Amino acid sequence: MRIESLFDQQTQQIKIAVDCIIFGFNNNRLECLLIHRGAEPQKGKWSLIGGFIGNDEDLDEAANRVLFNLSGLENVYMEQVKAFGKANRDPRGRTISISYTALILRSEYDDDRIEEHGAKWFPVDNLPELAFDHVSMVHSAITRLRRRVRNTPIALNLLPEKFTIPQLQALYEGILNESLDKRNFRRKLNQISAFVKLDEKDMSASRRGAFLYTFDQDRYNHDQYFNL
Amino acid sequence: MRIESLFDQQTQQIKIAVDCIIFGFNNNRLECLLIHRGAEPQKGKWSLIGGFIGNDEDLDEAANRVLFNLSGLENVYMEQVKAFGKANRDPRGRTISISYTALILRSEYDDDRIEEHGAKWFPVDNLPELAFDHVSMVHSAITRLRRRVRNTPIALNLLPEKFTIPQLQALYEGILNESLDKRNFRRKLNQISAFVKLDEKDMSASRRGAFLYTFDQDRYNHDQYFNL
DNA sequence: ATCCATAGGTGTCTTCATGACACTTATGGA
DNA sequence: TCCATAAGTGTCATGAAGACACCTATGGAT
Repeated sequence: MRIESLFDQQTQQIKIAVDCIIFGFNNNRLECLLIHRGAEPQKGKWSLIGGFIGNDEDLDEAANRVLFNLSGLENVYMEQVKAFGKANRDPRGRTISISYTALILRSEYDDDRIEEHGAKWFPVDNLPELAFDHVSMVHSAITRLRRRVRNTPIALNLLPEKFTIPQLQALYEGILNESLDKRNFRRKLNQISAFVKLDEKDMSASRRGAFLYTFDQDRYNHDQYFNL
Repeated sequence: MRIESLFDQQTQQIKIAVDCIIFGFNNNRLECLLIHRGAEPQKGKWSLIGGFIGNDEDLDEAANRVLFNLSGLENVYMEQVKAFGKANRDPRGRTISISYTALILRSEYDDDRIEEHGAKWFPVDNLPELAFDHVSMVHSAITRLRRRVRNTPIALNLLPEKFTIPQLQALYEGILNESLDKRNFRRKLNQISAFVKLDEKDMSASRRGAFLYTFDQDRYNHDQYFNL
């Protein structure tokens, strides 16, 4: 008996969606973008930005399109997290959803457009009630982000091109939800060749000003060492 | 415009499947179970064990069922790896596949039943030509396994209840594809409280015999420290 | 009874990464 | 000129990890 014969195209009635866990950094806190559900089911709760997949669309494409429809942002950094497929996870009908993490730069974000869609930013440690199994989606995304942030430069997607060390440290503290020693943080950072110090200072956060840095992707490609 | 309105149940024509990357340990090598494709497309190539998902079936259930149908094994350790969803990955039609890693104990395996299904074990560093995108599936599964094996006790699913330290070390060497120093390996192992030494020896591999150990899941739950 | 072949088992040293810790410096505004 | 404030700097102690060589227990051969 061939396994394939058990199911054919007619019998399978499962919809496939993507859901995006969109992270941003603001006020020294990691935040997550959610939309308010105006319709049943779960009316009044909040949910992730998501949508169904097109028939001829790659999974990654679908995630980018869904995000673009909401935010107008393109070329956003996205990573697949995992598939959620409990049979009863969505009361409207059988749906399997693939979750994606998106990291976006708040300052490039069109906040008005967000409002139009009924979306809102929430600090990740103070989320409202979420629909369906979206809490587990957010949790697995945060866990993955925390794990990867120590060994890969992904967190830099949450900062502008030029940034200061105190900014970067605050970002890491926000993501990891713990405070870091600034001398140790700088020591590690100096061991990563891809960080290049500029001759420019950011004077917005202190009288003394802090030197700006940038992350050189080429250097990173040559020397993948990254440990913060 | 609501995103949901773009697609309804009628328009989406995507099948969803699971594919299992089944690992076993034999002859001091990590091996992977594959089936020979007797039919087009890709006739003659080898492929992973897979099947479509039932309408009322959890994703994890589907993976277990597919594995059971082939091997007769139940209660196998399985972990989701990721979803593969390129639009053109399967020439027969649009299919999204969720890959699962399964770790099984070769000695409990019914080898005759495997043969009936045209399945065969291959060392992971010497795989035959694989159908579709199954090579990437295998690679991502191996990468994940190598990462997780250092910090979690998953590899123990590949060994019997009672095992010797040399066996465990050979397993790690096989998975990681590098040789380890046995003194360093034992030192680390002794720091993990969940390993308990038995008063029994396995005499099958040497004249002197090697002490048997077992992994105490309760102890591990109390003290999650694991580092090999 | 002795010898031998073989895999099992054991400690030390060096190096390096990490965490803990306190003071000086540059600057703008009062 | 002073002050408030965030930026920036170095050392020490601890512990993990890698490199490294010899003794031991046993079964089988003689």
